[in-house]
Amino acid sequence: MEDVAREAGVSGQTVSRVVNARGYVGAATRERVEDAMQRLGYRPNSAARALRSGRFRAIGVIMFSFSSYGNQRTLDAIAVRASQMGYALTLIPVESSARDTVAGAFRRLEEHAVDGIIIVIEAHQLDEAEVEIPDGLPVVLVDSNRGATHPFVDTDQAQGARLATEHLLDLGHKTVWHVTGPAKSYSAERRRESWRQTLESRGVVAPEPLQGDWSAESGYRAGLRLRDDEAVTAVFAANDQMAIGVVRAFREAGRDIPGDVSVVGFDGLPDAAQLWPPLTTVQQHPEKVGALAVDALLAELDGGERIQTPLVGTELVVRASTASPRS
Amino acid sequence: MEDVAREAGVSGQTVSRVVNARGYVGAATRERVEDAMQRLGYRPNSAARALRSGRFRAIGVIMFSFSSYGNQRTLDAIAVRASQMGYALTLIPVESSARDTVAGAFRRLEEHAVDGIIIVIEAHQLDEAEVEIPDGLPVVLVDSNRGATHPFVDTDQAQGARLATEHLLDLGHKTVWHVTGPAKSYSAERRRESWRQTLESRGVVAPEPLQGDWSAESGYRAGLRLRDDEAVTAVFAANDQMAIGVVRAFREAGRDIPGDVSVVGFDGLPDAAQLWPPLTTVQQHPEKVGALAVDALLAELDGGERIQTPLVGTELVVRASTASPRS
DNA sequence: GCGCCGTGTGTCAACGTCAACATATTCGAT
DNA sequence: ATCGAATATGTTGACGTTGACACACGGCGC
Repeated sequence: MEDVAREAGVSGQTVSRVVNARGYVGAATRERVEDAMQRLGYRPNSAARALRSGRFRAIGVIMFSFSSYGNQRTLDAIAVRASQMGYALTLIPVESSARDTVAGAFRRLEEHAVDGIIIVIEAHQLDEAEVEIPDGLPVVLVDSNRGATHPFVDTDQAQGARLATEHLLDLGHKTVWHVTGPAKSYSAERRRESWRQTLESRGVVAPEPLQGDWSAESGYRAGLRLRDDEAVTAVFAANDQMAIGVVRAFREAGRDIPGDVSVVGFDGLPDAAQLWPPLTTVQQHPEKVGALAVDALLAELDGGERIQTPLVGTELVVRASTASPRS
Repeated sequence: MEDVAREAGVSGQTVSRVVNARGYVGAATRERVEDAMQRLGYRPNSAARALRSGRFRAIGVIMFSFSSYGNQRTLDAIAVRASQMGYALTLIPVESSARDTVAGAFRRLEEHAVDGIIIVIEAHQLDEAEVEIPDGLPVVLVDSNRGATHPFVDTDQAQGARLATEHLLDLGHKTVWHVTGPAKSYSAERRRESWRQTLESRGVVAPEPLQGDWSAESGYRAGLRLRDDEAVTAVFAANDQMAIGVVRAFREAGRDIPGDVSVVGFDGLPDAAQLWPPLTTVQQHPEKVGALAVDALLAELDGGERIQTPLVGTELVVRASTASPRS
């Protein structure tokens, strides 16, 4: 900066004013300074800035390593929005939900240079890790509301599950089986409860849900337990991956999809449309979730006021994996 | 820091020595200082550190937004390794390959606080964007070698494609069709050339490859063009997603996989094993690639010496989507 | 002609840390 | 007893930036 000032024949402070477009600077001076910056390839030093201002213009994201496709998309959206807003994005991976691993992530975070953080970890897993979120640091939660001690952004899981379940009932299926996500997942819980309520509100008895863990393999295992029961004609899997496994199980047993059994997923994986059969699914919008999370965090940072965003909606995408039951 | 020093009755310098475990500090003093740090919840200020040392202990990653699953996994691995090595990870998303978008990413990067960067963008796309990589900043390339002006880390694409092609030939297929990735992808090119060479080295004429773009949908379109040709009994898709689309196309036409046609993918998507049929694929190891990329970058940062890592190997995973042709 | 305001620019200090140097103490070897 | 090395701690200044303040100039109203 000093070099630029010398080159332009002004003081360092004036350079600073030009860079930040703050205060009064004569037009001619501004030009000379800008020229000098160009010539010398000047870039403001962010460390010094941060030191002076106490702001880093960076936000941290904490999420599990090997995360789901949806979370990856959310991360992506967060990165894009942060970048648009002139913020850098620091990623802090958490390798497992073990207590000290998560706590370690927070510790690392405190040393890192961020103004606020977005946590993309299930509430239940956070609770389990017994981490206290450091206060003084603005936090936005994604996919978890954790007692509303912090603003959160979330998908309307219940709406999606209802759409999926109603679709199957409307096709004429007597009831709908459900393959649920991991027990400690808040999202899984809400999808399951919404499925159950939708059935009950139609006066249908909900069968015992099958436990999965989001993985396609767990969907397959659930499918193995369902496929020999002729009464099963409609399955709602709590995510697309498990739906894939369910389809495999039925197909292996010679039961046709959707001829014998209809299957609905949840997520809207981009490849779901190209599966055989193309999968009916509930389309989520992780890109909206990510953008909203950044907006909510920046609102906390700048204004101090807390904005609570509405739940992000979902849509049912009907494809060839669902049909009316053979009568 | 001053508060800690006062609390422990020592100078700031001694606190610094305790924090960095550098120089001589008496055992009793160390303990007192550590106590004080604990009590006051002291965290070193990374901005001041960076300002003083000129090092940020952060690395930047430039990659395309909406990246492939493989790249996401690579990012994940980079994040984990960086975190292990005590480095923060700053993600700079690039929204499209438009010239100024990529250039903008680099500009943003220069203002960001990173010691080096890992570029996870195809060489061809980088070239197209005509970005010059700022010098003075250590760079490691992933999935692209770009004239070896920088260290790079890459998967042995050629080996993988050869494994896939040989597998199909060994099963007795007369020849192997190929659905290739986008024209400007270096990886796609190498997989295609390796496939061609493998066929030719066995004295088999390589059919015209079908153009895809990595998406499942493009695989489906390629499949549509192949499925009516009875001579087609073996297809090697340049990635798993396109393989999914190919399978769909054949299945729709009533041609069985693997009964009538064998299909091999490339990537090793975790769900490939649960597809119907489970997909034979070439397993990549993005986690190794990511870790090696960080190691190579840190080597440049610390030692200044350049390490060139060997190509990361792949393995063929044989599943139910491939079989010998009906004789 | 005087004081005041708006404009343009410079000086100084401080943000938190750590390298370099200075100082003080202890201990063993001569 | 003396010296030097090893150990232990303190003092100072600089990293690059910017907020606070000071200063200088011209124009306007009275």
